[in-house]
Amino acid sequence: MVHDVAVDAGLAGSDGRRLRARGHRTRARLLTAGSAVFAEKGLHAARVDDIVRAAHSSHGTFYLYFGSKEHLFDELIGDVVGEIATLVNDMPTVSDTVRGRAALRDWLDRFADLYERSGGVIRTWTESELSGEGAGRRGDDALGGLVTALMHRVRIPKRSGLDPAVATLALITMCERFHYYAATQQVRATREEILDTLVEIADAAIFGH
Amino acid sequence: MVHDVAVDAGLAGSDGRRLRARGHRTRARLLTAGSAVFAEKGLHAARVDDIVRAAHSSHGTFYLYFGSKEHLFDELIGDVVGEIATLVNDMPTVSDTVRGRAALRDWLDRFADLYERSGGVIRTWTESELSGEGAGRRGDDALGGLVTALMHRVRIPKRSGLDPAVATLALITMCERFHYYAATQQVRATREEILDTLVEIADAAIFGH
Amino acid sequence: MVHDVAVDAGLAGSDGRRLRARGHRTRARLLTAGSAVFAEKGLHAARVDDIVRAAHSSHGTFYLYFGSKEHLFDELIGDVVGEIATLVNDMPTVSDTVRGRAALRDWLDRFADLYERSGGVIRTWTESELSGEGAGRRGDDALGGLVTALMHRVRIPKRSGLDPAVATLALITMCERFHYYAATQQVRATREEILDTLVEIADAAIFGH
Amino acid sequence: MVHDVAVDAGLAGSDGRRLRARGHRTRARLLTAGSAVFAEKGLHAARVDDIVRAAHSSHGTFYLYFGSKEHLFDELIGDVVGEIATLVNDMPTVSDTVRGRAALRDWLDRFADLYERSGGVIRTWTESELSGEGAGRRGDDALGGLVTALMHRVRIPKRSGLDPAVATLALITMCERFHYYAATQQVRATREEILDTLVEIADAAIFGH
DNA sequence: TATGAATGAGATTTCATTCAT
DNA sequence: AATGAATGAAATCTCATTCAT
Repeated sequence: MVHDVAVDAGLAGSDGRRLRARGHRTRARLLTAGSAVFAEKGLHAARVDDIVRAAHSSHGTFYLYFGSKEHLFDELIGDVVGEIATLVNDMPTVSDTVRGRAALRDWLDRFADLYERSGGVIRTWTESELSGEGAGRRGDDALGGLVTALMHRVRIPKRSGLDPAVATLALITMCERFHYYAATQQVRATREEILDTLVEIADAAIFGH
Repeated sequence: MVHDVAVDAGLAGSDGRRLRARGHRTRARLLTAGSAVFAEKGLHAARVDDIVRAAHSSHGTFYLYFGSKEHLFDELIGDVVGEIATLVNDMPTVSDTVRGRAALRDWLDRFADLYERSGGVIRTWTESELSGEGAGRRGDDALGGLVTALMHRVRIPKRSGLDPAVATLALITMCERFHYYAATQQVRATREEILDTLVEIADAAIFGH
Repeated sequence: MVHDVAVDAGLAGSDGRRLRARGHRTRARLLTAGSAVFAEKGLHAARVDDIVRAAHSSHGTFYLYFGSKEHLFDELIGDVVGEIATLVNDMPTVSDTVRGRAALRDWLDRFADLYERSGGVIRTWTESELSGEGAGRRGDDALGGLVTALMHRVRIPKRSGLDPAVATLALITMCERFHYYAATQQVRATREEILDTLVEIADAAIFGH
Repeated sequence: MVHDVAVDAGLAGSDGRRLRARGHRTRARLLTAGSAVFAEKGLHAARVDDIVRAAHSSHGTFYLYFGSKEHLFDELIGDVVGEIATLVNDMPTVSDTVRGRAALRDWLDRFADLYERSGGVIRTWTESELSGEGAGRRGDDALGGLVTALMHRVRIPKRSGLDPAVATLALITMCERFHYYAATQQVRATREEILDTLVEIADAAIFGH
């Protein structure tokens, strides 16, 4: 009796049917290809044709797994949102100690990892928020959650005129955009340089060093 | 040759002049409408039809004044780039004094003005950089110029591991994104709160207060 | 001042804008072509391409006036439904006299006219009822109205087991199908022969002559 | 040569026979499913996917038994045509007696049975005649045969202007459409009511009662 | 014998741009 | 100077049929 491990993997096609091993591979190939094409061209300029060519597949097959370009994109976003949620969950309490700074640096390192892996999708997503359609909404929620979580973990000293929420957003924002410019080659900096700068600035901004 | 003022609009004269004035008004209306539509939908999702409807004009008229959708966009970008250039030119030397801080705050205020007026175009432009098409290039140049100018004017104290260019970029970036989130209503903050926070953080980051 | 009579004709394109004379002509051409193509091939087999070719137009133009093939079809149905309603309204009271028979014959003549003009659409519509989608519903209403109106106007003598509603439907049905077979050339009969037979049968069935 | 019963299903043997039996069952399931789907959606709108899903089978299996969607349909039609032929053969000579009326009623009862069983296919077939494709032709032949057979068996009294062929067609037509409206629920009537009405009308029309 | 995966031809639909008035 | 109409290239999407297991 053959034991086909792939039969019960759980993922489904666009019409909800179960997939076998080969189907899962094709589906994954399309997701990977979509990620790359979106990163390169953005949501609107990306053509289904680009994606299927990159995945060595066909139009018919694409619509076997995804109802539309936007559906595939939604799924990519969903994955990233999940990863961000995990990251937020793992955010350390940043205190004004050597250990606190080290924890912050480690966390920023993981943020950098995430950005390296999924930066393309994140940038496309940021872009797509402009048109204010479906996908964008989940983005805002994820961002809101990030800010809230950070606010609770980073103890910003009460100083005149510095609203904790606003200051936190400023820091995250700097962090995200920073990686953005690095990823799009608009600024040349090594991972080490980026982390050093971010920790230093955050440290100075928060604790006034 | 009959001088038909209604057809031969290029000639001077009181009637001809009125028509030329009408042309300018139409053109301006299209630019304004384009700015609004691009801000709302982004470069790709914006339809020529949206623009002409917003301008209470027509397709035919649109192509009377602009060679293409991108041409209109380019012109909008051009204006913004000019304004940014002026702003950079007026960047004060930021020193660690009360007067220095006040100058920085004034300058950030003008930046906020610009963003309020042209934020839509700036955001669209940022987006369009992704697809790496014509328009985006001018954007990079403007950004590069901004960074360079700032670097020469902000005296960042030499401290371990803090590359002046990188740190400056981080600050500008924070500044831009900050206004971005405010403009897209993702964070609610008054102009005063934003300025206070930015000055405070920049001050702390640069001078370690 | 030019008096452009066509400007205010009232009909609109698919996005609701007013049309000028030329637009109306194109729209009408598409409707006529659609009517012919549907009659020949049926709703599903008819291609938008067939319609625009028959109308000497283009795909783009088609979608300028109709949101989809089904929208155009709906409009055709709407017209026919209107004509049927008028016909039903004009149905004479059929009594067992020479005058009553003559009135019935006249009315059946008008029915024949309508079928000659719009038989293609009616047949396609009958077909499309199978799939039970949007358009079909209006059809049932029109049919129901026809039956009701006739029932009130044809005085079927109360005889054992002859439900007036059922008998009326049987007669209409015969009438419609009859023209159907004549129109699709499955039976060769002149207009006169058809009318004679229908009047005779109806007469016999209703009054027992 | 190895005799592998599981693969070489064409050979006889207990195992091979079981497999053959399975094949027949699958084929029958597809025919039943096809009949249901065609009845619901019509020939063009019916998807192979709908049929195989209804039959709890697969695309691959479908094409194992039928060369195309149309082939399956043809086979369904063929069965119905056979049944109609039998029915026509059994058509009694209708005379103006109690016995003649009873025979007509019995025959109409069998027609009703047939329509109940195969009405879906008959309606789809009627529809498909519109597009004038292969399958439709057989339909016309069957209809023609039906009319001819009836004409020879029903003695329509010669009265002025009533062509026997035309009158017969009118009656059959009424009969078919009648069941059609009943089957598609457009008119609510019991089997008894339908038969009573049809016999009564036919009787009146033919013999002038 | 059975199946899910894959395909591609062909259908629909969109929209920047040109045309005729 | 202005406009609505028209266009067609290019995009999205569907589905009957074939393929590989």
